[in-house]
Amino acid sequence: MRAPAELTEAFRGQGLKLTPQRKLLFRLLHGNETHPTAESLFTSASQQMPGISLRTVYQTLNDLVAMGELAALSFPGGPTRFDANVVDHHHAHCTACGELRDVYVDRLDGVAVHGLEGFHPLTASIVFSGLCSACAERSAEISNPTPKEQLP
Amino acid sequence: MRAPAELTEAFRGQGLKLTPQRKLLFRLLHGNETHPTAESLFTSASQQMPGISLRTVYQTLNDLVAMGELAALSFPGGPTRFDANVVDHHHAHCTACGELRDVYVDRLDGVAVHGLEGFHPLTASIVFSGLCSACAERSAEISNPTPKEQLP
DNA sequence: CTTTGTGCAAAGCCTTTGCACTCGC
DNA sequence: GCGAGTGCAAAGGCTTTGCACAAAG
Repeated sequence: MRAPAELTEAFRGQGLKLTPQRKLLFRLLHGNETHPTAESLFTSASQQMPGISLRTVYQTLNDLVAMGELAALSFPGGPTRFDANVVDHHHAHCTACGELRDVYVDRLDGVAVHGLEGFHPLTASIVFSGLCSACAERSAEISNPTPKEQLP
Repeated sequence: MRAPAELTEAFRGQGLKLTPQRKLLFRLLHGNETHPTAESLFTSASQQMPGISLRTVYQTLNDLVAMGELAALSFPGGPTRFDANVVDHHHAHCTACGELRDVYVDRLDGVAVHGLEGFHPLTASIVFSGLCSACAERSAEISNPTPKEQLP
């Protein structure tokens, strides 16, 4: 996502209006790597601007997605996550706590696929699913409890 | 997903019961490559077994997902798609009509990533987003109409 | 006979929408 | 002033859940 000042231009160019609510959301999203949900952005925004409505948050997010400034990511059983980083990158999703982090591909030498015949791909995205370090530790503890927790 | 007969065993092993409704769903899913939704499976099932309830469909699908016999895929703004193919493969998703097809990686060498430090990946999945052949043709027609459709 | 599955309907979560008022342009 | 944006609340898809009865093991 571009900086708030540039987005102002882009919005005006589309005939969209620039309101304090939208400017606030631009600021909350710019450089945000937490992959927030609409709800969590609403909570943050409400602290700085009590009275802002969830509708405004959804509408602004959808406008940004339509303009290609923001990416929407979806996982089974959870709300849509928004990603202000639209440069080429991928994700690692913790299936236990939902944490979502960015993964970058530095080098990719040779990939051969089949099944794409006739399809016109625009983007390719890789999602690693597994456990983040915190959740992996917690699950190791459950399967291998420390000695004093073990049964005799 | 394994064949209906094997699933019967697997279900019994987990203390789950084998009902005609579940057997029907096993048959509808086995070898199904259309990536159906819960709703579309409910529709198919209803034709062969009028009175089957949507609840039963959801419960059976969730049981299969929990047993690793079925995969759940999710895309922004649409219902969960189920995939009876759990061998290692990937997907191409048409953003216009929602078609989802399987893609297989035949060869992959020399991939280097960063951002995965400390993460414990279990699976990696690639999703190609773009237009299927039908939607690509339709969109080409709109931007480059055939001569007789052009304005003078 | 106990435990799980089923059908129905109601509730839940996430997201969108209708209406009237406000405000950027 | 016009049209888009906003707040509120209500409705909309998709999915889950409480209840009572039926059926599998």
